[in-house]
Amino acid sequence: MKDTKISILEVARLAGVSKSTVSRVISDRGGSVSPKTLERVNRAIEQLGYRRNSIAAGLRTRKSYMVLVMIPDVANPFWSEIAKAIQDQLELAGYSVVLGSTYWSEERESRYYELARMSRFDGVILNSVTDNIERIKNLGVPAVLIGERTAAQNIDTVGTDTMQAARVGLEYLYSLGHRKIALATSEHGSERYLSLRARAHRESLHEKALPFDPELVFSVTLNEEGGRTLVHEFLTMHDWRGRADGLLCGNDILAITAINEFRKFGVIPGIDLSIVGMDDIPAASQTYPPLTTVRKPKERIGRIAAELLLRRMQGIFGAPEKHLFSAELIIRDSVRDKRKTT
Amino acid sequence: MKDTKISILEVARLAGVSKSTVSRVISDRGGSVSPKTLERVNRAIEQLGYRRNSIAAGLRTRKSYMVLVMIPDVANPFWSEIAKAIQDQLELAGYSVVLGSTYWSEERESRYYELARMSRFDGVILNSVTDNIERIKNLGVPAVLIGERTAAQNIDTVGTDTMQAARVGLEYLYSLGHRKIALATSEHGSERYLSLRARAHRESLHEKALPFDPELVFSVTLNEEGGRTLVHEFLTMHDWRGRADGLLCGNDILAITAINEFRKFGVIPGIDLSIVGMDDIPAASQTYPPLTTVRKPKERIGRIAAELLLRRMQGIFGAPEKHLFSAELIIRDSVRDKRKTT
DNA sequence: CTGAAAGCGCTAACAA
DNA sequence: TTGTTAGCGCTTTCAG
Repeated sequence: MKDTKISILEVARLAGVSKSTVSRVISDRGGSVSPKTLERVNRAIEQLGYRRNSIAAGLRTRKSYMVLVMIPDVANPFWSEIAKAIQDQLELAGYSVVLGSTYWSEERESRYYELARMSRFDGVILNSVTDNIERIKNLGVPAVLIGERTAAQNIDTVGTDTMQAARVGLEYLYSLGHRKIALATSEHGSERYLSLRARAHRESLHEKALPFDPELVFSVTLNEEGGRTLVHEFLTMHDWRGRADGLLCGNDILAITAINEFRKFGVIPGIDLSIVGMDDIPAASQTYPPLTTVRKPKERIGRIAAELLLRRMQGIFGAPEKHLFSAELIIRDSVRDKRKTT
Repeated sequence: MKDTKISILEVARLAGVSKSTVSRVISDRGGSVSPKTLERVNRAIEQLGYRRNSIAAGLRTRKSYMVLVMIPDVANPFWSEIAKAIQDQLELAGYSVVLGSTYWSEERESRYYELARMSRFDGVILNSVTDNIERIKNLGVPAVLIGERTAAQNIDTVGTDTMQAARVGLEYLYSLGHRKIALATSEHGSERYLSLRARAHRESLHEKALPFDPELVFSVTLNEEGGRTLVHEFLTMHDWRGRADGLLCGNDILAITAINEFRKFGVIPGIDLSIVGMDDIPAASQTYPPLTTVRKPKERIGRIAAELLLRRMQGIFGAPEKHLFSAELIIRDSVRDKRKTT
């Protein structure tokens, strides 16, 4: 019962029918076959231990029933939850999903773009740090972008309203009396993307007629390493205690790492410095103190992205869709109420 | 410059050469082509925006340069770190790796097994909860198993010595004076696998001539939900304070969740109950108190698995290899020294 | 160095 | 209901 290349030809021969007939029985698209032949063919298949080579089939049908989800970091629950939602939805429709994790590396992104371009996948859902719209269009298969790219005019996108999300956090800090609010966000991504959080920050300060201190904007990668860098830079900043009272982090990984890291240096989060995260991953409620953050609807983002892709893969085209969800403040304990006298 | 199916035929025509010649230039396997023709072909490719369809190529060459890594949970750093190490190694050799996360679901596993069986991948590295060796052998491509499966006689495996790992934790608890040690481990996986931790537990008790309390063995899924279930069951156990003084968890996710969960119910980890984890994921050092755990060499496991697969994919066969690494105790603060009088 | 022809394993018309 | 005949897009002998 070794797997020496048995193709439908062998099966056909053994069953005494033609290749087409075998094809009809193995491809579920219901070609009519008499019960008798069906029986014979199935027996032959069994006997030979035949396996359908769907890659060859795909060459004709141009379908692989496989979609690629390319995200920056599977280890970050924010992304893995989205991926899970996508997977749940797509599997329901008979697709298999595989993940490509780029770890914020452009080189890896290119690799996955290449992979996707080779028509191996029926569709792709991605978030790439390089804002290369051309590349996405060049994939040759339906693609849905996760996130918010103002540059991506002609591409389906689903994500969170970053400006709104940032403002929610900022407003909250302000409302509790913070006036010197720092921002930590990604150096990756398009300038446009970066500027969404940065812009919200600046606008927010402007509205409140607060001064803008450029040194209070930290540019770091949105992972643990970035969090450590952030804390290091923050604490080596001259007179930071006099200069900052709040910190909005670009994502929860950053915020959580920062909380733990600050504490190591004797800075008490939520007392000495208020911290607000973004995403609301499970670990956010387990920090000490628990992290106040801005929740993004991860499950929903994933589900909608999957549904959208599904429609595109079914050939339903039309104007590019833009789904932008708003984020919700989750109040926990990492922000101090500065209006109260201690 | 639309992507209307341009194949080598179009390119060949435009360049005024044959398909074969085009094939020679696009497949890097150095078929000799004169500089002049090369130039012409390349120009044609450029002009037409031609993209090589490697899926079609793979149909002939039987190579896809793509490998599947199938693991139970990408969101668990233990697995994502292994996956990352695999990816790093394999990409160096020109392969692309995609991830399949089964979330401990047998149905999903089947799905990925199917996918892999269709000869889309040149190889697969996996850890499956269903201990189906036949299935792995039936993949038709080289496969490396992550973990330890005594049943997997004929399959390459690389993993940690689970018995040894469990014993390290157990011994440590014992050495600090614990005598009523509970165990929380997976209900998934083969009986054999499950029993590795359980067996270590039992043997350990036996050696020490300690009584074995079957109610002190908790069977839960190795994720956060399992952690919550564990704590619930633990605390509803009759007279738990009199019955247990230590708890060894099957992985860190379980242990970390348990730490946080116990605290919610007023049980102080490291004081009221000692907890030891397994894996040593980054979050383990960030809990309160920091988790004492048994470190598994994740990067090494991934790297070795990748190297092994690589050799197999290069056609270097031979006796199945078994790599079993030992684990190392990482002492932090979740275990109380019961020998000291408080 | 280059081209013609024959597939890789399957599916899709079109006849029969 | 079934078989025949062409391909899908590429690689691979084998001649030239």
